[in-house]
Amino acid sequence: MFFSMKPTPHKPTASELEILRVLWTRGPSTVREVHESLSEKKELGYTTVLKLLQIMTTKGTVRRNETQRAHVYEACLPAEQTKRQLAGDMLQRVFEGSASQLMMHALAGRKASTEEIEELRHLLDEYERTRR
Amino acid sequence: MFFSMKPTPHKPTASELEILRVLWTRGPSTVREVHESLSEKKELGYTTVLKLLQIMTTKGTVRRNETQRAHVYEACLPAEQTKRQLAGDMLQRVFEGSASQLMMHALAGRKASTEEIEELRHLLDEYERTRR
DNA sequence: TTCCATCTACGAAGATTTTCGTTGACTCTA
DNA sequence: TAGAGTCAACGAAAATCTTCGTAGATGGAA
Repeated sequence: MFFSMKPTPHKPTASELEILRVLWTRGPSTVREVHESLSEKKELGYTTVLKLLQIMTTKGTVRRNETQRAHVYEACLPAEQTKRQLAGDMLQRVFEGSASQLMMHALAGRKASTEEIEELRHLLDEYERTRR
Repeated sequence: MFFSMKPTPHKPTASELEILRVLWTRGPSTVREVHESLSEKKELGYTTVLKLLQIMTTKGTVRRNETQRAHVYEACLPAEQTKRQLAGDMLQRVFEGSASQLMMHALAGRKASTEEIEELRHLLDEYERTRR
């Protein structure tokens, strides 16, 4: 019996993550669109973004539709999954798997609003309820 | 008026973090001690660890006591601070500052024990109480 | 004193990431 | 149909990270 080995999704680098975030919020986009979106935050050459997207394509992080002259890129994985991977990775690498440790340090030195605290409580209720 | 610009502490790389974790748990250690500790998990040359520690020294991540022939290294910052930095960094880069998002994704696809959920609740109480 | 084990320093190779210039193709328009 | 603008492809430089070999110094034992 053979199992189709699911290739571990590459952990995106810092720049790749920035691009992914654009794709997640904008949806499928051309290089130009991604570039313009990123340019609001920091200066970055057009071909830099192009190259990044090409690399991400070979890594399987994004896929592209080439039917138009300006190729349209989109993330292969849903934002949720990649975010979960990143959070889980840090959970292991830094906090030895302790979610409360992670939480504590994320909240430290930061004013979470009362609403956010409330939301976190709901989240815990929800989690506990759903879990079984 | 001059302000002493506190140099932003370097965000440790993956390997640097592994070394820091050893220093955090062992306390001040020689290269040999760090190397032996890391070797339990994965193969790694002695001089590799040495070099890493030397680099971390120039970066100001660790400092060393050279009074002994075998220099003794220790982390410059307390574990708490670096962990907070890492968690905060991810909070911004991945979750746009939303702690509940972070927690949700950290918990997803993972069985947190009932005790851990309890601990998280306490954490929130504590946080809310201390905050004002 | 001589030799062995241990230590630091240094250099450097290889891998990965980040950045961008140049080239050639395509498209629209005057 | 010629030129201006836009696009992907490619190569490559620069920066950073990871790894380790070698050389030379030092300390202790025989």
